[in-house]
Amino acid sequence: MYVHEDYPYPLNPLTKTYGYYPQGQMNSVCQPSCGEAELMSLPVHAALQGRELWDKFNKVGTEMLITKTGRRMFPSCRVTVMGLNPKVKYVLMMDMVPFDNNKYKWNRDHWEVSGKSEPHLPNRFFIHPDSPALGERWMQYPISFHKLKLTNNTLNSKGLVVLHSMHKYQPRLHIVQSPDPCGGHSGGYLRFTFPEASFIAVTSYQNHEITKLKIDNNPFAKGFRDNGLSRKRFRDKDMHQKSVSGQQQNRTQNHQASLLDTDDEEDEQVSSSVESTGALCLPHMKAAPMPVSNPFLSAFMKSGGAGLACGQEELSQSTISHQSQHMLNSKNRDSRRPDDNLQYMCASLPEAHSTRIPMPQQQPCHSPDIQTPAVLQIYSAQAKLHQSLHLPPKLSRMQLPESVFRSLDSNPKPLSDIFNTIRARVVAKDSQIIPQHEQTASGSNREEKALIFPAVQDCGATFCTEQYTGHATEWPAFNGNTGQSSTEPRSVAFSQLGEYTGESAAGK
DNA sequence: TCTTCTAACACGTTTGAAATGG
DNA sequence: ACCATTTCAAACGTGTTAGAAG
Repeated sequence: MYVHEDYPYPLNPLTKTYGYYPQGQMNSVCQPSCGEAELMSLPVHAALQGRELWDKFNKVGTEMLITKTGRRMFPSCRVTVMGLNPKVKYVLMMDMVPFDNNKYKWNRDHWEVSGKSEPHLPNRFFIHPDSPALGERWMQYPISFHKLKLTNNTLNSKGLVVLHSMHKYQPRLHIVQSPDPCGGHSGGYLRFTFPEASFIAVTSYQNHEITKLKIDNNPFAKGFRDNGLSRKRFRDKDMHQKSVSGQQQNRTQNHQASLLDTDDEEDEQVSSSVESTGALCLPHMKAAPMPVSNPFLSAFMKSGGAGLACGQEELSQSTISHQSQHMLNSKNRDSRRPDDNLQYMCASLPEAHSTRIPMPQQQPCHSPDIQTPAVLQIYSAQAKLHQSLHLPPKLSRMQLPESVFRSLDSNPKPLSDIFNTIRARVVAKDSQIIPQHEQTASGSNREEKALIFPAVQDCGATFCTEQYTGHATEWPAFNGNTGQSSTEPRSVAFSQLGEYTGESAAGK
């Protein structure tokens, strides 16, 4: 068994978001209890950004190009996470899971099922290069996975996400809490799927409407927009081969004139798919600097603990807009497009289906006082924050700390590199923090320190455990059907193995 | 014949090193 | 000498296209 079937957590009527709520805390402020894996005790929310754009694609039927060398997604996955403990480290990953068990084909103007899906490929994760990082950092800005690449090449070793063409997938976000060697937290694992971002993987676009949407919204495809140049390029090339060199000049001029007319016609037919649906939000863009340093955290606080029914007002779109604008100005290359600003500003929190992986083995807190202040701080600050939030001034890239950019410009490094990087960080950190007696108590050998991401291991994907340190005993032992103990070291490269299939995930 | 896939292509964007100016 | 800004070329990302493969 992989894990339990994904199931949606209750819809919060206030924020209209799905999120993980600790048991019995749907209507109260979260008070993490000592001894519970902290991640499991927080009302964690994940929201997909750019919902407007996703909706546009969804209406038509989103397609994502996959190539041998890897192709980025567009729209890309940008996620905001709320409800994490600001002072605890988390690893964020994303993968693609089958949307259903069907294979599709394009039939003239619509997608139709053409049979059963092929056996699922080994699962691969795109690990956010900033991982592990503090919850504070993850909540501060939208987490961009825009450099995640999709491929159909099963032999790639560059950390690309491998998909089957003509199959439907949906993104899934994994939040893995790093074990806290001092606090005695067991870590934890949450995952969120985004059905609204589902797509069919294709090797060439089938639906022309999708192509238009991509061209209209993706800045890299500007060259193909109906400006009378790009399309003419191809036609010119074609015509050039047929034209007679002696009479070329006059004929070309006439031809270009006719082409321009043609393009004009197309312009009428294919009006830009980007609409100023967020016009109402625009006035906010001129607002004053925001008094809260962490826009998402403040949004979270204002909204009543990320959607908890605490008697707070519904998280208004304008509130989101204020926060979002900060992110817009802060960086995010996509924000150069005014269209994207609108998406951002007007984005409501989309639905995300989350799954909680229970922690069968809890450990007592060594120091409860260390565990809770950061969380309580959020809720106390929430009560104090009544004034409306203001917009920050526009910031240039140069004005912002490099750390801000890193998350948004994360490079899709090979998984081995990512793991090496994480390992280096963990090793460096552990060497400073872990008391000597704990190091020996938990086992100083690699075997016992190997499982820093057991939940993912249980997904079937295997990590190169040689590259990790951690405390195996601090991780749950909800074991998969591999028959292998979760604490048993696995020495197979992460990028090469992994038996996760949708079937196994569903327990079939 | 049809569907799916691949590689080359041109164009626009991004990036980072070098050049420039204060 | 130092720092901030500008310039520019290479790298990268994009959809299109023709043709290959099954």
